Amino acid sequence: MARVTIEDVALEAGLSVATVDRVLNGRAAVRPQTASRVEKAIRHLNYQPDRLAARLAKGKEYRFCFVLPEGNNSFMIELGEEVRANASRMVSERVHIDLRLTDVFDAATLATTLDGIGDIYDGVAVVALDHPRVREAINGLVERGVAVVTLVSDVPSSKRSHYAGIDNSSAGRTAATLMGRYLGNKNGKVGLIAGSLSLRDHIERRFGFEQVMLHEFPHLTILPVLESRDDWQRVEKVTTQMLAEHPDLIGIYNVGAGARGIVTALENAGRQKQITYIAHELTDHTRRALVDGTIDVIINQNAGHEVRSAVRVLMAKADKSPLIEAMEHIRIDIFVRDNLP
Amino acid sequence: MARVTIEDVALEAGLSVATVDRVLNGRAAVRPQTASRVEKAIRHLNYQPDRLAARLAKGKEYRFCFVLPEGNNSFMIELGEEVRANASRMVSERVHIDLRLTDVFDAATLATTLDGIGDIYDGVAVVALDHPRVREAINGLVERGVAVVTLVSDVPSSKRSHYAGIDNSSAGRTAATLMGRYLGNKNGKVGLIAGSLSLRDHIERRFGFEQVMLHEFPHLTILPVLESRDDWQRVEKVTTQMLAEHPDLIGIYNVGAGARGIVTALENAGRQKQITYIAHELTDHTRRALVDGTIDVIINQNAGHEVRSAVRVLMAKADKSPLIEAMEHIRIDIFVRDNLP
DNA sequence: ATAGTTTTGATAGACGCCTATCAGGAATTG
DNA sequence: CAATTCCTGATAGGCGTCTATCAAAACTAT
Repeated sequence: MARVTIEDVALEAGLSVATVDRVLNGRAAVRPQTASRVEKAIRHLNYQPDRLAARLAKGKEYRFCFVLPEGNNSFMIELGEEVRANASRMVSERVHIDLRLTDVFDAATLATTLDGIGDIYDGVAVVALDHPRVREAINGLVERGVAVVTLVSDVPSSKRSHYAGIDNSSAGRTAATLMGRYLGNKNGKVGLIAGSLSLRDHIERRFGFEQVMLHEFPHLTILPVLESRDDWQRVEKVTTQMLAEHPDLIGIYNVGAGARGIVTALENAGRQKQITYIAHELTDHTRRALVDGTIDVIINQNAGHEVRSAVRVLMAKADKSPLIEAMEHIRIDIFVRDNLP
Repeated sequence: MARVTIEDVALEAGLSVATVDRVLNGRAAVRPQTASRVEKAIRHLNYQPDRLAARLAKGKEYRFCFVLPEGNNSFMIELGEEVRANASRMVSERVHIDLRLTDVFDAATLATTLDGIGDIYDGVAVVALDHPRVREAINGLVERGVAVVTLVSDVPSSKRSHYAGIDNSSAGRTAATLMGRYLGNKNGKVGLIAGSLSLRDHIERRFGFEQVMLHEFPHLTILPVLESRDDWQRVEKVTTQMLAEHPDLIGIYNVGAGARGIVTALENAGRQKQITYIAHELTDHTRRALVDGTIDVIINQNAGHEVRSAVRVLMAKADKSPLIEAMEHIRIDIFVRDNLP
């Protein structure tokens, strides 16, 4: 039951430790038949290299950089905090994480930031705008051997090695199903508010939402999408206006941030109980509104999971080790008043 | 930027490595003032012991045992598979995990199993029946210095050091909220089916469900709870009977396992579309029924998370290191057709 | 001040693997 | 068959920490 070491393997194979090591780390030429003897011994003894010892010996340090949007969006702030928390926790694991804030909504700025991230990093995680310029910057990093993970919002056409985030189209569909079921057989209008129609995650959510609404709940009318730039003051303004224009509004789906603007608008109009309101991201504000009953459902992505997953993936990519796909799937959380964490 | 080692700390404090080590590991008497000099240096340099090196040096092996229910309950089978998967993955981290199946529903058998788990283990995770006999067995283990984590179903009155599972009362409340909202202003009866009224998780779910139903949706009538012993054939029988007796049944909440029995009963009666059916645990069966529309909502606990969390907690307890509480919270998942993983 | 006790220093060896070097043996080439 | 080239063995030293031991220094008590 004691640990199987590289020495045991060497003994079993009738070879030297050096040779076993050469096979394991592809260090130098080894004859195929010798290699297979080693592999056989490994299988036979079920040898698994001690990762602790390996990493200690290699003394490898990982350097990663997280590029997040600047600004006061609650979710992004939380994401940043998770990055920092992870950074300090990972120091004892030889992982160094830097955090850079930039204007993610501006393709040129973001691209420049990415280009400027020299060769000091083994990996980069970025909340990315889906734009040709950004795509090229990502590809540039990948070609220089830097592992890239997109976070929260993807750039599927790029060469990024992984996307750590939810399936936003499914998130939109989920919102639609809940909206339709909550509204039952009521008739009326449903309003859609998005941060920006050039952010991929918002587009996808809207698409998924409309798809399900049209197919499954055709008796509900979807109003044209309002753009909010994820700014809650603006959200409040457009919502107030929408409420005034549509007395038969019975549902609101907020695709982006700025949920508190809708809360205020609804409360000012005194219609928070009549309108089913579904929002994204669990923050202090949305949480309170959910408990109060103004928000009915929150669709959430767990920032902590996303960051930790991104780090795991970056580490795996950095030393070319395989990763357990299933573990890196970010789930779409649904919160009602009763299952809040 | 290079790693801060114990040597740097010694240098900074003007002491020897041996003394720093003594402070760090409480190995021998050190004068308070000397200790504080070390601590100051540690803070100053932000020294964090290299966990890899530490564990390598200690060469500590962890031995844990998971005690799960035998039988063919899909969820429990999945739990077992997760344990096995984790076991093989953790070998390279010096963690050995054994899996024992036993009749968890029988207090005496379970207690005997727990008593019999000698002192070979550093920790035990158990799906526990809340029964005095079991509680004593758990306390016995704890007193012998074995860390105990309850899994899925808790024994709060015992001395277990942690519960890795969802808050079942909240789960019941969640089911009720969704049931009430899905049914809207419809009137009718709601049926409740539980596996056993002596399993704590089922009792709590039922309690939470009824509480919310009575308060928030008083227009709905809750039928007396039916007991199913988590056996799907029995579930089918009682469901069929319930359907026959109550033509105005509009909702079913299945607190326990055996979801497929309800599916069959509903399909046989051709009432799957009229009745809102909420079930627990995402399995192949419930998944299919959710996609088909027979099940409307699945409340789930992630078996993989629970197992991994239990292992982390057991490790932390074994070497008395602190654990990040927030990370060990098991969330209550809500799945509708659109956010299935 | 002396003996005794308590704190500290110095250092070696281990944990399992990685890296590097050198020498000897095996296979290949002309 | 000799001269190369290619494979393999043996071994040293290191990664950062832990454990243990012995000697030296600093205190206490007498």
